Amino acid sequence: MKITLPDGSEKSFDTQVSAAAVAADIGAGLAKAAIGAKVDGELYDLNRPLPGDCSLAIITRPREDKKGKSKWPNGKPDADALYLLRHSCAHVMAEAICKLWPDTKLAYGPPLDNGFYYDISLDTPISSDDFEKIEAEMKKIVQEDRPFTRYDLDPDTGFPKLEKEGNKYKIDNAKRAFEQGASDLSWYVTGPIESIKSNGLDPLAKPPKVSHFEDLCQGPHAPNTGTIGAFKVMSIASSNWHGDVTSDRFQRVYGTAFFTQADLDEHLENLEQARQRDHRVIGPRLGLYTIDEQVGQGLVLWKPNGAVVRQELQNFIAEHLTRQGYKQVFTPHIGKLGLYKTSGHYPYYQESQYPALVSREQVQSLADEGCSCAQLSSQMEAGEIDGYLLKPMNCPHHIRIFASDKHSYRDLPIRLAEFGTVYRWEQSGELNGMMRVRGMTQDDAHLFCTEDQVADELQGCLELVKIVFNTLGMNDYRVRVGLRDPDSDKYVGEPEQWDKAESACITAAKSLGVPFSSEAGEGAFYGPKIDFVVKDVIGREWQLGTVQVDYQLPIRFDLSYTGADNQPHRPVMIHRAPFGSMERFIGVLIEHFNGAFPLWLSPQQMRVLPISDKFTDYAQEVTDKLKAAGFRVEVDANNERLNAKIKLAQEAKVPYMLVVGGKDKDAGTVSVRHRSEGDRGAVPVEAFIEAAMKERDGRELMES
RNA sequence: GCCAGCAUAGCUCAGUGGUAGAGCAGUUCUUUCGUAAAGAACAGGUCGCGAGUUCAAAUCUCGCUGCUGGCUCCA
Repeated sequence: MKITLPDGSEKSFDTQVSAAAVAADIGAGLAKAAIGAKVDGELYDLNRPLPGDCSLAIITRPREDKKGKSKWPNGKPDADALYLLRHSCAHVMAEAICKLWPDTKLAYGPPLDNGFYYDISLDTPISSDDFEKIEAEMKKIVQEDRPFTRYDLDPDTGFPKLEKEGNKYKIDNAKRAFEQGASDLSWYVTGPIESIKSNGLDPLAKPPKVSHFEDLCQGPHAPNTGTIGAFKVMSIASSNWHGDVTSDRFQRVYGTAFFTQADLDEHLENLEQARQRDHRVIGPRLGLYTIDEQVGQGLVLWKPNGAVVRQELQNFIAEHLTRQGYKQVFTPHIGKLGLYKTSGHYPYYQESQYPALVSREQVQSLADEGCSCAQLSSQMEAGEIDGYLLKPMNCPHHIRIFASDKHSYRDLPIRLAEFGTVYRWEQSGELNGMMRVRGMTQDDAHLFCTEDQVADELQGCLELVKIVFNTLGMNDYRVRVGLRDPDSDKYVGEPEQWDKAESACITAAKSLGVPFSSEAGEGAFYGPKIDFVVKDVIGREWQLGTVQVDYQLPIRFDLSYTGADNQPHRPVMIHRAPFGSMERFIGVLIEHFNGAFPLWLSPQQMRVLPISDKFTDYAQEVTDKLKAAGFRVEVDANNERLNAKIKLAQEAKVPYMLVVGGKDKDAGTVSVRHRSEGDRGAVPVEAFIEAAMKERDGRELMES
């Protein structure tokens, strides 16, 4: 067989060899460090025979630096090496759990970007108190440094073995593997293959009792349990078979693994730091928002400081909307049920809406008729009762504004914008600080245009996103273009329209100059869309904005404009909320800036700190001048030492601290301290104001 | 909604069945201070809510509410 190595060189072998043999042939050092292989782009066990002529890259364990941290060849962790390690650790954890709770049924245990999990089913639920016990068992297995040994069985032998073991999840996994083109079933034994061979390799034989663990698994794995340098059982959650809530429920046990203890420690330290950066920690601490049990779950109360950030951001966005020819509208928070029946949102999304508000007269007449709660509920379900809905989206209201006038093709596009507040009944377990709420204000707009205008309008939407993201220094976002699934018939509209709209979306996405993915089947049923996705501090992805092309609602509401031919034509709608909601966007922003907003967004932009109360008069004089220049500024006249005032201002992330004492009073200066640069020395008041105004009005980013 | 965990002063937390604790914040007084916490005194709690067990419950049991992690969902 002919093996091509990553550097392009080739090696030939007379017999079928494994990656281990190739590594040994290259050098003893490599052989020692090798833990797996990548064969034609596919991960392989180190000792698994190579399939034939192929390209081969040896995956090695990292070296260690002086502090015991992994030292990776190209500076960043090798995802493949960690994959092998974590996948293997999932098996070790599964073995430990099976030993502690013999009735455990294993379902599925894959590696993740930052660890692994195993879905298990057992009678006695595991709790976090059990983690230590599990880790102790895992430690033993790792210390025994047992090999991971793969063996394959053909389906005729493999399926009876699985049937005998009686784990329906593994049988299901095996079936799926075959559907995906597997030719054999593979098991991984955490131990020498002799533990099987001693039974004459009879897969139906009872497995030996000593240190034997095997798991149906496609692999691959690290060569030995000892490869796992450090691990930790992290958390436990509930999950369902194939993510189907109506199907069997599992306990999902999360863990993580690293090559060294120092790596694990660093990871845990990073997690702790991320927690400190969480908007749910910083937000309340900085007085930005609160959520109150008496008001309701998922209902954000914007406190004065948060309101400033939001207002500034809205002003900024509104400024650009005006520039782009948007017209501002305002619409009420409720609308009649019929509106949402026309739009199709009710009753299809009934479960994610607040229940309808039914008129007093109607409730009374129903009561007079002796209507029971059950009847009321079923009439509501059937849509026989009229009422009002807290609006779950703004589009129907905007559509009715469009429909209130007759439009010529010359008027198009019409762009209606509103910071519109909508309400959605999200499941309680999904609520999350400002990121996932039940009442939110979208930076919403609806564009009504001709089909030919769609491409330009999409460009315009993305232009706005680009401006705002650049101004805020947010470069770390992902763009997802959702297209139709060619094999599905759930989509409405003509294929030609779709082709045009899809290519317009892709062209628009390209113009952003950031990575984007086109995902078939991710489009809305009424049209393709462009979504913006960012990660929070703990790595969770949140969709911010979306831009959607819609052919459906104009039909449902029978919208039209008069064309050059004097005939009615159907407009195309574009829904766009490029930042999603103010709640989520500012939640993301809090974490992005770690609470230290740029000057223009800071709730308090400056704080004047007199060094003693002898200088409060001068401090007030300075403050008045700053206020006259439009700054949000306060004097800290408390009876405290300067150091204490500075500490408080730093903690409040106030951009500028202006220290004033005798020297400043005499010279007409302020001693400027920048929250991240520290002491900048004395500056004449007017000069400081001028520079700060430039920084504020230019919406400059303070920290690079 | 589901599984596990958590809930003690405004905040961070200690308190394993026997008189509710600390630090910070707050109030008052002293101090008048030049770049990340001056000192002292005072005040502050129905231990999330409701039942139960017990001579006795912050502590044990059950239910509820809220929060955290994950699952599912996100028009």
